Amino acid sequence: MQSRDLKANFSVPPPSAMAAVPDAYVQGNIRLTLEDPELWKTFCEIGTEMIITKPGRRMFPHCKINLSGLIPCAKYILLVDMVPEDGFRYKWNKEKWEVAGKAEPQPPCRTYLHPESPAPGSHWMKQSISFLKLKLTNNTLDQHGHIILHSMHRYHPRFHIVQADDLFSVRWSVFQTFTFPETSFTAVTAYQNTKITKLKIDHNPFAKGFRDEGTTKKRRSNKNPICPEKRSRTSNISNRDSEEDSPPDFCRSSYEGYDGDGGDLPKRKGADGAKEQRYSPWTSDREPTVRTESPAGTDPRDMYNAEQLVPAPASYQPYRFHEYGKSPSPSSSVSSSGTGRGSFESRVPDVATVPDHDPSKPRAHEVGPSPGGPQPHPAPQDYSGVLNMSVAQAGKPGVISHHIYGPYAAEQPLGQWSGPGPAQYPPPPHHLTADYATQAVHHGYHHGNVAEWSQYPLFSYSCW
DNA sequence: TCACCTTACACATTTGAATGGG
DNA sequence: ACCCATTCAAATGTGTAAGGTG
Repeated sequence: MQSRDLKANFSVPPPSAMAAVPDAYVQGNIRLTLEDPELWKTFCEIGTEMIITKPGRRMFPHCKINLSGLIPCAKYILLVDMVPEDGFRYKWNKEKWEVAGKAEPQPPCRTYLHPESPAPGSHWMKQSISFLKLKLTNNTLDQHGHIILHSMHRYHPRFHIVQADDLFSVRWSVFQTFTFPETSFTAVTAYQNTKITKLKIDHNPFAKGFRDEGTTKKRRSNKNPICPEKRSRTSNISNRDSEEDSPPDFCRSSYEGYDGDGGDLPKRKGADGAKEQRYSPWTSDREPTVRTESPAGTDPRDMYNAEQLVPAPASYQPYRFHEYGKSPSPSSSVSSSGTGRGSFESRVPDVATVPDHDPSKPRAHEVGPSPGGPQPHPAPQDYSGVLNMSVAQAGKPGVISHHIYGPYAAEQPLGQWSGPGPAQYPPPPHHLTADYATQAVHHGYHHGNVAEWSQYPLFSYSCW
């Protein structure tokens, strides 16, 4: 459905995109699918939460994808970054997420570079690609290259495929961006929804020790003789949840409150909101669709909702902005969602390329609270033209050893990321920085509300 | 008082070096 | 000398609980 529409769009990229993308073949044939979509959806239905810690925490589920349609002999670089779902901060209140105000200024935007980058298309296509090592942190001064996020804020990962011969001679003019609705999550320093905790324990091997069947009971009973407060918050709640909330309604129960306080939220709709608010702010509209079936069709892995061709970064930024801007409130989005697609379709015009996307399936970020994203976004940082990358396992055998992430954050005030790293990251002549600098401007140009997204470019730091 | 964050902890998996056999 | 499989300890990844912070 929507995928088709998007595809149509894909074939007719914006002028800017067209101009910047000489190779149509690459643009239109790359296909990226998410692995283990069912697991992601399971979490998504409840409201995925990702722990962020100072030293950095892995994601679970972690991002794992499959690629196809690449030119076997051409080299590509794979990147992942996290983009805000919207411009709000949330709080967990009475078993549901509620908006707690405007989002905090965005932390330094970092992009995770897959350690095997660059590699031939054949390499990327022969097996699934895991971003297991990607870590999230709430430490804005982090010097390990982890992706910095704000707690109690919503994000979703964005995958970028860049055709480049090597890390130092990147041809930034050709790359595509993909996102999956089911991968959106709330960054937290401690789990709020006990259902999520349970899911994590049940599925993450490292948390095996907390499973009921295992030593968990023993351990818990010993350690926690009686902790009414906390216990109630976890065990009790979890029990109650499992008992009271029927699986199919996870989203609703969890986010009912959202609309409730929407009053002070910009662009919140009343009637619609009321009705919609029953759904999760970010999962609401997709709830009926994504939750149980794959948007793209029978194959859940085809759920990638947006394949974007961003030869000119400008194209996708605007798209994003547009995307959110059109669905300012969960209510509105939901309402439309009756179908949930109102917001989605609205952004289509700005999408350079979005093949195989099912329009009928609303996306997490395009619906819910996120919508407001752009406008209400609080004083965004200036990331224009900045790119920061972290190379996982740098130095390992068989792994690119380029240390391209920079310890800039520590030295640089958040709002001063106006350019490539200092001496240590001499920015060789490449198009990236320039493109992004332009991009921001561009967005502003084509989209009145660019403010927020235009300042949240793909790369936050120029590493080379 | 409250919401959120940090830290130490115990338990689990993963990793990689060391070892031994073929 | 090489390859492979096994073992084992260290490193790393988990959620929990308790305390700290504003």
